[in-house]
Amino acid sequence: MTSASRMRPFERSLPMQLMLAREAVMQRFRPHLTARGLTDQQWRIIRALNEVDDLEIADLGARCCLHAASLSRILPKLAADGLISRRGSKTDQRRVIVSLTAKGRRLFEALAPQSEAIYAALARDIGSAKLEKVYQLLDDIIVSLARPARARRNAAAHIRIPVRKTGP
Amino acid sequence: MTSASRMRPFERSLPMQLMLAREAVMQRFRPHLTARGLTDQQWRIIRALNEVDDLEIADLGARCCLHAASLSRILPKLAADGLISRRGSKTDQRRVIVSLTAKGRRLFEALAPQSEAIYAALARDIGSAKLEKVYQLLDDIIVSLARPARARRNAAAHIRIPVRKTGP
DNA sequence: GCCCGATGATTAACATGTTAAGGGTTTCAG
DNA sequence: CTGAAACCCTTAACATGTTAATCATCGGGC
Repeated sequence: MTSASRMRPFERSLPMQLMLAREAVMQRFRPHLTARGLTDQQWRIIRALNEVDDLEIADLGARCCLHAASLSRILPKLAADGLISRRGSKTDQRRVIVSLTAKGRRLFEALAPQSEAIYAALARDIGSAKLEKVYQLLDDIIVSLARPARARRNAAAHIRIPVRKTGP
Repeated sequence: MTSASRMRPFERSLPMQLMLAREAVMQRFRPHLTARGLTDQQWRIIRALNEVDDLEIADLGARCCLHAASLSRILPKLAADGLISRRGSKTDQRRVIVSLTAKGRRLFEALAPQSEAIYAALARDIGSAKLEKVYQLLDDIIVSLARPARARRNAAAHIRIPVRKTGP
């Protein structure tokens, strides 16, 4: 039996641990992003767009885990910086399609090697075996909690947790 | 091995996984907090204060992982709601000491059982073995990344990540 | 005692998270 | 065809995260 069965001392709360772990990871990446004037979210958007030609807002939000409301504020800024371009869909005027500009792709190309280097150092510090275990466990948690057995009331309201969408 | 040299598929990025896992967990707790008009952070503050008689701002921030700047906005609201009380230290006029009021303790007592029940259901859905593994791995990651290999002097702190800036 | 750097907290400015409401399109039943 | 519903995105309002600047206080050296 571990301390988990006693009164949890609050510092060991799962959300807090996940937050601290994420912060510990992001502290490795953030300096290089801020040096380029990018926030975490902006970098997620750029990474997501770099993998494809273009994306609708909803798909982009699903891929980089950002609300459409947040994207509505972030994308105009990225467009003003010339990193992305926005255009309307020809078949459905409601939809907005965004894509990286040449400048945006150059920014990605400039940052990607650093990002990979940081990730490599991080994998070295953590250990690849542990790292792989973490990935599996987190995946497992996300799936386990997204579908709590047979409790499927109309909780499908807002945030959807994209579990491995259409494999590319 | 895997494709460490290529850009990772991005959906499996560690920060994103940690974020999704945390969101999946918080979605279990959040409805009960919002029903009481509390945010995640406000609940963390109440939980932290409930474990002690009182705390200085800095210590409170360390315990519930909130910046002093954030606390400076949240604490006045909680005080206005009558959940906490604030007073100055007699020995050091710079310090502010906060504590739960009776109303604040009652709110904690009202929410704690629900919180424990949700956690129990969550532990059941995840499985206690996996849950314990996650705790250990996250602890490990936090420690591993906080001290990148060759630890810089000072290791007095136990598991806290006290510093976030790299220096100007 | 006095200056001055260090410290604890607050404030401001900007960026995002979250929810609700709004506006323009599309879709579909009738 | 038409009007209501559904849909996609945007905007607004509020709360927090983050950084830098500010203010008041404390501490020590002189």
